[in-house]
Amino acid sequence: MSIVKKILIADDEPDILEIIQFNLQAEGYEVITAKNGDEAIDAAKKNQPDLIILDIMMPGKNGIEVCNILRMQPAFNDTLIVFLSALSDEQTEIRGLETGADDYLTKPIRPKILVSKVSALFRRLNKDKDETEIVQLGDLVIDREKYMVKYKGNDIILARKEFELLALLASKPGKVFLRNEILNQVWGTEVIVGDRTIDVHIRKIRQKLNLDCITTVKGVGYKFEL
Amino acid sequence: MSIVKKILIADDEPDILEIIQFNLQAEGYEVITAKNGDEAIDAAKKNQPDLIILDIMMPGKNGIEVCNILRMQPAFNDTLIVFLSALSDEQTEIRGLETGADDYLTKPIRPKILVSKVSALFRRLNKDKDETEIVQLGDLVIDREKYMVKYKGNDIILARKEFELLALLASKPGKVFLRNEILNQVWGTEVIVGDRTIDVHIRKIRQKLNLDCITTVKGVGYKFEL
DNA sequence: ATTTGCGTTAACAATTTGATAATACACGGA
DNA sequence: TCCGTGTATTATCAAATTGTTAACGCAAAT
Repeated sequence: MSIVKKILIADDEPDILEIIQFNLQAEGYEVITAKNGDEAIDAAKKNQPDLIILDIMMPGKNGIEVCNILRMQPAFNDTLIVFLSALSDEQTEIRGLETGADDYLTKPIRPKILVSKVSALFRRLNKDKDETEIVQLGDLVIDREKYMVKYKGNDIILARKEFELLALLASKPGKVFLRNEILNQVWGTEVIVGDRTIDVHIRKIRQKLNLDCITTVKGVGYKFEL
Repeated sequence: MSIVKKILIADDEPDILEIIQFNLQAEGYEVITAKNGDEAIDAAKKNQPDLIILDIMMPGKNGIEVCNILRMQPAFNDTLIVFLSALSDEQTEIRGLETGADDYLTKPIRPKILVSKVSALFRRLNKDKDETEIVQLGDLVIDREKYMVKYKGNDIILARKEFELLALLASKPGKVFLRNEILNQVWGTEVIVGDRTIDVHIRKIRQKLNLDCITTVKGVGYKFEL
């Protein structure tokens, strides 16, 4: 999931669409809109949004149908889906939740509530992702699962040792890692390598990142700082 | 997280407590109750529930305070917290969500809504992949049921292992699958095959798809990316 | 009985990575 | 300033890892 969250809104009322779009964009989200269920499905497949807000009552496919269709595809397993409806009808709400929605909003829209709910949902999603070990530090993203480093949106290819070394240092920004600590964590206790080896890898990281984020502490070790 | 989910309910009104307890137990959840904020904290630490339902208005510590206290502890990072309140006051709701709650329920309690929301929350929390049949990723369609892959509308015939390997990689686009993961998922733990086997299958997939979508991460594994 | 295709492995080529040595540089203290 | 200590840089080579091709055994289909 990128840093800027993508949100798809599907509603047949242009006013509603605009209100929601305005409020979410004001919070820094990227917003895509759709005017009916079929458009929503197309847009979802095309854009892979992080969150989809579906009006239940729409011409053509209604929100619940759209949700069912999307939830059948693994690509949308991790996509948040929220329903939106004028009905405060209990039955509909239940049907929505059982379909696999993550939340439910009733009209009239109260923008602050909407924004709060959206950020609460993302907060939870981010916690799930934390287990998969993603570190984000300013413009730098270190993703252990994807084994990738991004700086200002650009992918940076690091070799294994380089990646592990960077990941270690970045795991506790500011902490000075002694050379011994680094050897144990990255190389293990079995292997024995010379001191210069660390320097060389540090250098390669600095070079590839082209970013002054690893500080040498002479006679002690290295630390990561933005 | 165990299979039977533990839910802690904290409310100072015994009636409410009982209604909720009854309905959740009927759904197969294990329910613990607390009569005030302090009891809730004790019970939470002791039982490590999967979900905590907190009444906001309680004698002693109120629900928001309890939430704050728990959220400060890493042990409760993954615990779902839902607020419960008679207030349909917008401000309170926002405060609750910003505190780190995952949802918000208003009294009067409607048991079916409650149960639905709870299961919706757990559904999201469970990363259990309900492997569905059809995946669409850009121009690539993977149909598990038909054991078929389509690229830009053209059918591509993959052998079983090839298909399963591709399906695995595509199930989490971007994730790097270690060679061991691949062996376990595609070949199982029983069979033992050589290292080159994976390479060869990867190569065949690349060849048949004629699409640069599988990236080698040297010393680590492979990942799928469009 | 023969053909066909799959899964596997062996053998070798190609590539990438990691470690080291040699050398240059920076900095503080005598 | 000159020296000693510790780090940076570069080039080089060995080792690890993967890519590629061909061949073999086997089972299902013909």
